[in-house]
Amino acid sequence: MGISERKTRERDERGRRIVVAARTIAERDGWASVTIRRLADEIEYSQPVLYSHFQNRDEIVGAVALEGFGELATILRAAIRPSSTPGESVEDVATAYLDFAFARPAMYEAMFILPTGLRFARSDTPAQLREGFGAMATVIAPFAQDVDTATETFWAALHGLAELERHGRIRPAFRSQRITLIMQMVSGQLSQL
Amino acid sequence: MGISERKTRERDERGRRIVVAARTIAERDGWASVTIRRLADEIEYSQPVLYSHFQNRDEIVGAVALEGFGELATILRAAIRPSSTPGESVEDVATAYLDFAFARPAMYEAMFILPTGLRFARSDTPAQLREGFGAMATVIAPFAQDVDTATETFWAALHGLAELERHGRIRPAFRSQRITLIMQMVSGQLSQL
DNA sequence: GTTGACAAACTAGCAATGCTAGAATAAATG
DNA sequence: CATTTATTCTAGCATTGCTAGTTTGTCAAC
Repeated sequence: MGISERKTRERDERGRRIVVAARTIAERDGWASVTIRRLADEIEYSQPVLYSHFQNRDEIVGAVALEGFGELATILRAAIRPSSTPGESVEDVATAYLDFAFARPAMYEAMFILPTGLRFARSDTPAQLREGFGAMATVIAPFAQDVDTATETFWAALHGLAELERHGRIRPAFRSQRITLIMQMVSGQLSQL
Repeated sequence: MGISERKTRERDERGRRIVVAARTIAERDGWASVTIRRLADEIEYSQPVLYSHFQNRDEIVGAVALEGFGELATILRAAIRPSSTPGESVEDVATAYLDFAFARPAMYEAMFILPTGLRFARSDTPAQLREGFGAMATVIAPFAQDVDTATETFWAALHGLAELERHGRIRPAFRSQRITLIMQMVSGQLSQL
């Protein structure tokens, strides 16, 4: 009987619509506007229905964030061109990372700022959460002995650049200079800026 | 007549008590527990009184954050010992910065994550907001052509390390190795880790 | 077909939040 | 003492996340 299959399919579809609505509203009006009531309105069901899909609001943010990690990983991988030198690749990945952060501030917020209930560095950690790290590790590897630690540090630098600029604490006009600095630092040359 | 002086003095004192209470509660129970009602309870006045001191809750967070910037600046300056080499100074400041972030997570959150209404890079920017940057610039200067940009990048790296570790996305056990990496990067040597 | 069990969805409401209008009180002024 | 002005409070609004309890729909057993 395909009835129960249809039902779970429809149910999954409804879950998807919740996540899509959350993302859409967040990107247009900010996460503060993503309320359970508004999401319920959007999917045309009552509020308690949302709690049969997600334990709480944070889990909805987490579902959006998970999408974001997948997309970021794809973008970072696409930024690595085989024809580039190792140094250029570092710069390209760094630029792609920051472009992502500034083009999708709400998504970046979900991924790195808001509580999401996502579990990192665990056995049940979803693949999306590891892939972005993997892409960064790929371009860092040629310059590092301890690739994991070096990638963590590279990632931290990018995250810090994104956050400080997003909060208006460093000068937007000097973004590319800062990326150059990071690239030169990673590739072990003295800053010539 | 010293009466009005006494009144403004008492009023300022009450304002101070609000900020102290906010900080105390935040450090003990987190910022979510810092509610207007709880603060009103703490200072033994009704809620509307708080709004004669601060426009809204964010401004209270901002007042605590401002204290934090002052203290961070002091700590960073104290970390610079005249007897150290330039490279050691970079490492010492980096370590002091991260120690601050992890020892006072609520304070760090107020300074860098929560909305505060604080204005950076403006003519009316309070001195506290500039001093921490100044301390970092001091130790970066020997290694940089463009000191401001290099300091921004250094700061971003530290901020990213603090945030990613605070959120459990990088391994706490490798903190000192990451600091070493940053120090070596700033001082322009190849990573030997 | 009717009935009864089960699942799905809804209505209504709780407790908490930031914030504010308007009343009450205290203090200063004539 | 009367009046105006400044303080402070009471009470309440609108919004939030979340949930208890009820209604509605579905489907199998008789």
